[in-house]
Amino acid sequence: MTREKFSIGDLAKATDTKVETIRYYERIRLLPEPERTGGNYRSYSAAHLGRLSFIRRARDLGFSIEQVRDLLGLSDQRDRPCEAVDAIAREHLGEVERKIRDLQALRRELDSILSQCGCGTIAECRIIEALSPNDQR
Amino acid sequence: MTREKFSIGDLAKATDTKVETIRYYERIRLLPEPERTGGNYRSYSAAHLGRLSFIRRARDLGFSIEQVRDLLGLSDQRDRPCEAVDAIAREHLGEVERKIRDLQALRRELDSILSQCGCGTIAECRIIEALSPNDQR
DNA sequence: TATAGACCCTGTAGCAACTACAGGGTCAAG
DNA sequence: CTTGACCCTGTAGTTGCTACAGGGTCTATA
Repeated sequence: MTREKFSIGDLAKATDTKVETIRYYERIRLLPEPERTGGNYRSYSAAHLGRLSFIRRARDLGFSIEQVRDLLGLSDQRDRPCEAVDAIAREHLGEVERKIRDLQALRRELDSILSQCGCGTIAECRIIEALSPNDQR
Repeated sequence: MTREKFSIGDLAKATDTKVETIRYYERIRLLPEPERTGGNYRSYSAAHLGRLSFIRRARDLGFSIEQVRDLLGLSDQRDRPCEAVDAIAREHLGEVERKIRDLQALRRELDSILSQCGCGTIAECRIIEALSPNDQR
């Protein structure tokens, strides 16, 4: 039903993506090349819009470009089992959990360093001290 | 007491840093140029080692190169008040806390998407569905 | 009809913070 | 005297965009 055509600016607005980013996705073959108008403007179909929306959602969820590429490839093979999809999502979840743990450890360290700052001179600053190689009390 | 000289490889080992990274720090003027031996090898002092250790600890704590540059600049002015140091650390802590919150939100979303996977075919995969633009039930 | 302004095009370079070569030189041990 | 470990410079690659420069196209209005 939707045989509408969209300019690159239309797609950008609809998916909250910069025009340059859309061209970048085309260059790295994540988004297929659209047709061109007489004036050499890109002319996108509703399918392109759908694919770009998919890409942006996956990116917002933190999937890497290569993961998105895999997910897109899989989403086209509708009769295959979806274990591969599950695996990619689980792998990504694992990465996210690892990052959260790392950042929480970091926060604890920064908290403890900051809590010791008596705000005197730099010579007696516990933050600088905490970063310095040798204990120089 | 320590008038020892170190090769770039010694520094790399002592601070768990790649040799290329040390040269990179020199190129961006984070680490001062060392003297050279007759054979044009870099020859570092204990002060260099201390400075590199400082850089690596700050980097491990997630400070950006520019923040490290600022911290290094401040750590040399030992008689000035350490409020500026405190501010950099607090700013960084804020960034870390924001990242933790973002990642936790992400984890919740991924969790909920993954929990819905019945592992049938891709056509009925809830993960792909969650990424797709239009509800296609 | 001229022209202003919004949009589009290609191509290249920049960002952070390294990392990985290629193509050489130096140095100590055997 | 040769092998191998180390060092040198310089450049290009990584990820995922973003920002130009220097042009072309299209539409609306004066």
